[in-house]
Amino acid sequence: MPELPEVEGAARYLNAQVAGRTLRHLAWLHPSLQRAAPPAIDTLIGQRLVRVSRVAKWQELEFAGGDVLIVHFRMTGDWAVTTRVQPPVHARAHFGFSGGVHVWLVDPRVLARLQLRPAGTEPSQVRAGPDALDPALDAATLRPRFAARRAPIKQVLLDQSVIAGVGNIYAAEALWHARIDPRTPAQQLSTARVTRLIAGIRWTMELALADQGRHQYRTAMDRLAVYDREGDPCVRCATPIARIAQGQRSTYFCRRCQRS
DNA sequence: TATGGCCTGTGG
DNA sequence: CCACAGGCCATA
Repeated sequence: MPELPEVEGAARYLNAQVAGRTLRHLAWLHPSLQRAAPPAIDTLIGQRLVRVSRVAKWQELEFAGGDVLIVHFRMTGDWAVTTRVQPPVHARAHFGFSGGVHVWLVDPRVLARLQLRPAGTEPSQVRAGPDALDPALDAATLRPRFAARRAPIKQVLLDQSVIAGVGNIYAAEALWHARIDPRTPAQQLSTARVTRLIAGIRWTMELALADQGRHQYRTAMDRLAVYDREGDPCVRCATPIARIAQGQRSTYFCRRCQRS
């Protein structure tokens, strides 16, 4: 599920449901997480959760004692908040909070990662590029970051050190909006096209963010223009959507109205 | 740049 | 059975 909008939605959801409550119980429900999780995490028990925020595709759960639990959902992570003690399907970690509120890390593939940043520790230098939703992001910021990159723009967009938050689905969607061929070498993009690309990224992210009300969990796939739509007519020009592999990942695009 | 690994689930 | 999955890292 998680690219920037889903992670942002998850963080807001957790913040709204759980901030202000005190952590009472903590349990890993899968052996892989026991291996991957920090050993000193019991220090969090008894601490009040102050806030949940997003940094790139990470979430930071800040506790009153200054400890920060950092969570990355990877491919299939999500939060479920319940008042029942029954774990949902694929629950991999359990956080019991005051007031009988239970938070579950739900993650079928168990790829999510958690780490503890103890109080007083400096944030490790995340080599994340500018956030895709940063209002200050413009071509003057982004184009130089493309300058040395001969790789296709689609793959460069997935590099979190270039721009943070874009994933496989929204990279394709943004390029479709910007009418840019995903195979175009990143360094070839003019300032004008980078500006269009940023507009496409914003459009895509904002649309997905608007779906993040937690009535249904996930972003509505039927609102996507190209992703997973191989063979469907392009909604702009009716050309069948193509699917290619780039860097071992699927890219969907319109061969007619997306140009190099 | 490509490959494999992490893990499990789903759909053809 | 196989291919593939909204991420990312380590390795040749």
